[in-house]
Amino acid sequence: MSQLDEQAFNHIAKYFQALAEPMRLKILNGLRDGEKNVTELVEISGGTQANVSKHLALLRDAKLIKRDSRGTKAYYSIADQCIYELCSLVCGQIASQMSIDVAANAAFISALKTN
Amino acid sequence: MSQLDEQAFNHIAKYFQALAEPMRLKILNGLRDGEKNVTELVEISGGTQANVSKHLALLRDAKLIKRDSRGTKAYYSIADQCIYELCSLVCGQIASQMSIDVAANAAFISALKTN
DNA sequence: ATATTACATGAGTATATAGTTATATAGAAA
DNA sequence: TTTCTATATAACTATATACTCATGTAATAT
Repeated sequence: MSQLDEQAFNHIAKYFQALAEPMRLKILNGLRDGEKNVTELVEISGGTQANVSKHLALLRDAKLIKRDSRGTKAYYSIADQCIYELCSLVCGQIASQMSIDVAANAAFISALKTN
Repeated sequence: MSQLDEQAFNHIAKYFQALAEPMRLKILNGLRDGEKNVTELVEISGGTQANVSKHLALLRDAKLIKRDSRGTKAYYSIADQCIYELCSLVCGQIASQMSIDVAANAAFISALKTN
């Protein structure tokens, strides 16, 4: 396994790691319909301000979101639209795995799908 | 945020978590061309037998791979082909983000792409 | 029966990270 | 300037998890 491959695997793992947290998925889902400031994301996610700020910093570091500071507020938005395609794939997979009533999840899952 | 949504986010996060580890990505990459037993995966990944076994158990728990025990050997194979599609998406994204020479990674990245 | 091969797993350690609390900083308003 | 609002961050705690080492278990071979 070459050094280059090692680095590539590390990068890919770090990318998935950013998506591997329910609170961060909530935040990303909250950004689906456009930019939002931190206070709005705190309300949407139900987390504390400090915790949401930290997750936003992590997501920004992973280049999944971008920050636009206007006045005293910080507006975050999706930097990488393929996030939703990833989630859509995973949702489809999970839905087909789970033996629960898929129809019950239809609204949510279709909301997570980009196309 | 409904209880159903909470569960869904947890599921999706857990799925990504399974992919968020370089050693597991190596193992999954090693399974790209078909089933392999543990010893083979140990060689391919460069990990210890104990550690590879544990990662295999985790991947199986996440339903990404399946196990077929034949004689004294355990053959693992991909249970969820969409893994590679996920990796392909992430690879493309990372490649376009990184300011490194993409051509240098071409072989690896194309190897990770399903189509 | 004993040994060997292949794999799984428990115990223990080290590290990473999610969350909380308190505080810092920066812009806007009074 | 002082105050208020919005956000970021440091310090800390708790938990999860990656890894190693040792051992357990099961199938095969001698």
